[in-house]
Amino acid sequence: MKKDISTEEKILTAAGQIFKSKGYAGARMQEIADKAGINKAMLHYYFRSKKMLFDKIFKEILSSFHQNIVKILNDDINWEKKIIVLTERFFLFVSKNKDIPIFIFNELHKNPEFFQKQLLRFETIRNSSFFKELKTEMEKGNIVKTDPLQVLIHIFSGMIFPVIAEPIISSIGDFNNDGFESFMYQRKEIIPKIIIEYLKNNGEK
Amino acid sequence: MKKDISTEEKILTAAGQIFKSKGYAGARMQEIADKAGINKAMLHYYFRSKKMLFDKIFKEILSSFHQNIVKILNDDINWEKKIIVLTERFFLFVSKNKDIPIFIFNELHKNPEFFQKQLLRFETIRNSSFFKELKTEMEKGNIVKTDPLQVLIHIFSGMIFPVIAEPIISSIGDFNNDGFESFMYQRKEIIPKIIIEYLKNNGEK
DNA sequence: GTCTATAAAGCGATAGAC
DNA sequence: GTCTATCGCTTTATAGAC
Repeated sequence: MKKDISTEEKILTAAGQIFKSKGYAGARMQEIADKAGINKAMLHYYFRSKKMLFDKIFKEILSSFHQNIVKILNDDINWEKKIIVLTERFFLFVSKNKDIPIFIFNELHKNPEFFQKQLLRFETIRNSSFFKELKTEMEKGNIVKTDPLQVLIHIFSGMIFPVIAEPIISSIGDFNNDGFESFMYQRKEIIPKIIIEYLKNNGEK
Repeated sequence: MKKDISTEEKILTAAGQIFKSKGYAGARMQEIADKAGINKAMLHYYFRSKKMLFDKIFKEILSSFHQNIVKILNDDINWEKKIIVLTERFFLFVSKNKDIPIFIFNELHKNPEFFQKQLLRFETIRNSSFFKELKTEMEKGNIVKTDPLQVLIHIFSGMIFPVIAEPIISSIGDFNNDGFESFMYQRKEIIPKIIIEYLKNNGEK
């Protein structure tokens, strides 16, 4: 139990920033040390190697990302409200963590074996109350029959993708910073509306 | 005009594969040379430096990506059919080029200045017949009033995001390769349906 | 144009003093 | 725990023979 910000914490904070902006391959131990206000030797003293330092950070980020999702999916509210809340949470998350999604997906893409090591229990998502409730409603014929995972990915993609593609979207839209912000704010309203409207439309099936 | 596959082409092909799978920072000139079946010195003879080789490839990939989009957006078919065709094309594109989206977005994220150098004319997207037709329909009150760019991003995100997030989606869904393929095939049908349904719903506004 | 050999710099990691 | 100095390997890039 240390009172001040410990060296270990300073390293983790600095390394997190560098890894997120440069990726594993592009990050430099020297740069992390500089940002943490210490020297390279300390990085190895605390974490042995670049790889082990990265693994620790990546695991933390992925795990907290995962836990956030599971928590919301199990909230005790009905599916319709949950879609709205889920979108809202993702909006807040990506607004504050613009570089986390691309970081996670990129590192997983370039280093698939990272994934197995994380031992994330993704069946917790499949078994969430959100998935169960959607399935029940589908069986009752109250909403369109579809894979609940498709619904979840509609929300994910709708809110996460734009942050990944921000440079291109801002170019197409000729946005400044505020322009993109308001673009995202609009999406936060549109996405749940579209999905709920689709699910409720029973005229076709 | 050379008849056989020139050394330059062999280098570009090999470098494209390596850069797409490892990224700029993670790619090694030695690995590119090996894959091209030549030695490192030739890489520098033809392209001077790693950076210049990368720039050439990145520019080509981004430009062809851009041109494909513009072409479809200006196809002479009505907006509704165009949404379906656009989704279909993206489906085919990402099926064959799973690593291109993450590559583009990641490199743009880590090196924003690349973007300015490309001098891509994105107003060609804003000025496409697709955007114009959507605006006309909105003014006529035939479809819901929204930013046409939002509509385009619905399609982009709906079809491109899942490929970027494949490892996570496959984990959640407990998919093997075929499982993910069929997940994408479903999306190809769902996405345009959802969007068109939403746009046609005039009951609310 | 293509190769081998090597320079030159970068970088992760360690030794050892304090 | 923290520092400086340095090792040893990797990697980009070049020189020069053919």
